[in-house]
Amino acid sequence: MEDLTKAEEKIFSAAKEEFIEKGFDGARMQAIADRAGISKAALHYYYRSKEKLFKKVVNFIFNMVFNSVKQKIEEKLSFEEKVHFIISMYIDTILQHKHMAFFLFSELMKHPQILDELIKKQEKITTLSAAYQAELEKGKIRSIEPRHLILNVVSMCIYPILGSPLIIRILGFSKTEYDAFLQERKEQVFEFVMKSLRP
Amino acid sequence: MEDLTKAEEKIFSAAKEEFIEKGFDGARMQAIADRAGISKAALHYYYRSKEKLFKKVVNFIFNMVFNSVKQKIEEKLSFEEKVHFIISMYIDTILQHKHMAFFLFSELMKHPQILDELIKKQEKITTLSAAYQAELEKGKIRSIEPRHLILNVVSMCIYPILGSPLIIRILGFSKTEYDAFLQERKEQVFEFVMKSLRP
DNA sequence: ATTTGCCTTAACCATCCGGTCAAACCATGT
DNA sequence: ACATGGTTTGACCGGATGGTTAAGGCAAAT
Repeated sequence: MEDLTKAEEKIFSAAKEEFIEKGFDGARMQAIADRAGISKAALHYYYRSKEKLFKKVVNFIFNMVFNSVKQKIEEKLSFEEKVHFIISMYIDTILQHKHMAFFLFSELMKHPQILDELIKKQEKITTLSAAYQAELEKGKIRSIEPRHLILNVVSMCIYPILGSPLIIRILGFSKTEYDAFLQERKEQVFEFVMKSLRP
Repeated sequence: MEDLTKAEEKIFSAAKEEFIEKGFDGARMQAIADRAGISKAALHYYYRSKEKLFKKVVNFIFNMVFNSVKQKIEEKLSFEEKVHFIISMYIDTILQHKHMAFFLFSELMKHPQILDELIKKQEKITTLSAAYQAELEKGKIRSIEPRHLILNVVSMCIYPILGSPLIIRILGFSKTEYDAFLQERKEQVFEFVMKSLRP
């Protein structure tokens, strides 16, 4: 992101809050202006329309979330360590940006075209599936279709966090209990995956 | 649901479509009236307000989805068969009611209070975790915290479907490819779970 | 034929919302 | 002191939106 003046900064952060809380349809330009402590006219002076402001916010949040997730996985790590690293990182990152992650998921579902503009490449899979291949040939793990493996891991990390408000109510957790439960999951999911991959 | 006149039926089904496509904020009463082929005033005559109509729709869809998911698991099935049954049923049901499931997820996230009115009980867990206990004592599977097991299974079934528009784009599937992939998952997830549960 | 009660509609209302504009504000350079 | 140009604002606009109302239509009951 280019450098922003203080006014632009305040507006942008106000817009992030409003859009994350209310979504595109629910967000109000006046509410964004109020949060930023300026007039609605000034808001339009900086960001000409709701759509443009929204797209900038989505773009920013998308990059923020995906950059934190896409940290380099060090080459020297073993396959097992890589799996463990990916799981921990996914859970920590998504937990940290919970609201943003849900906002992204929700809005991108409604307007999937936005994704097309944002997605360039995604090498994460190859980096893991290469390590998987090597491990497989050493006979240390069983054979499995890599895309299913990836989707299994990602699902077990993301869904319990994305759907937490629902899951909490359905399984009868308290919020603090569920936070602890999600921390446990870092080890639990790792164990679940590695146990499944035994030859 | 009580019996509805033909007019009410048409209106209700029009409302379902509109709300599912646009969500509460995006839905328009006029659009619902148009779909149903009546005037906006007639619409308000039957369902007094947008909120009331919305809640009835949510309630209906919630029951429809959860009732199909909550089919009885026959007692005589073995633990393995039960796991397989749950996975297949989850994937089939959610796949069948894809749009409704996403609508529910999305709207319930924004207004979790609605859930409180809808949730009475949820015995699904006990029915499976009892079978799990028995199997564990026979030494046929390893020990695992049942809530993690359940959440793992549910996540691997739900997330790949809920997030399909995103996943398709990120993993570079076509829609038909992805449909086949999701069918494969019924066996893949089952195998993944059972392999993990080996002692 | 008239009443009764359900249904439908066109017209209308108040409010809200995104966006515009002309005027004012203010710091800087001359 | 004055002009310049970026910044800020209150007032306003057009259109959309949820909701209301008064009047009428229509079919069955009287």
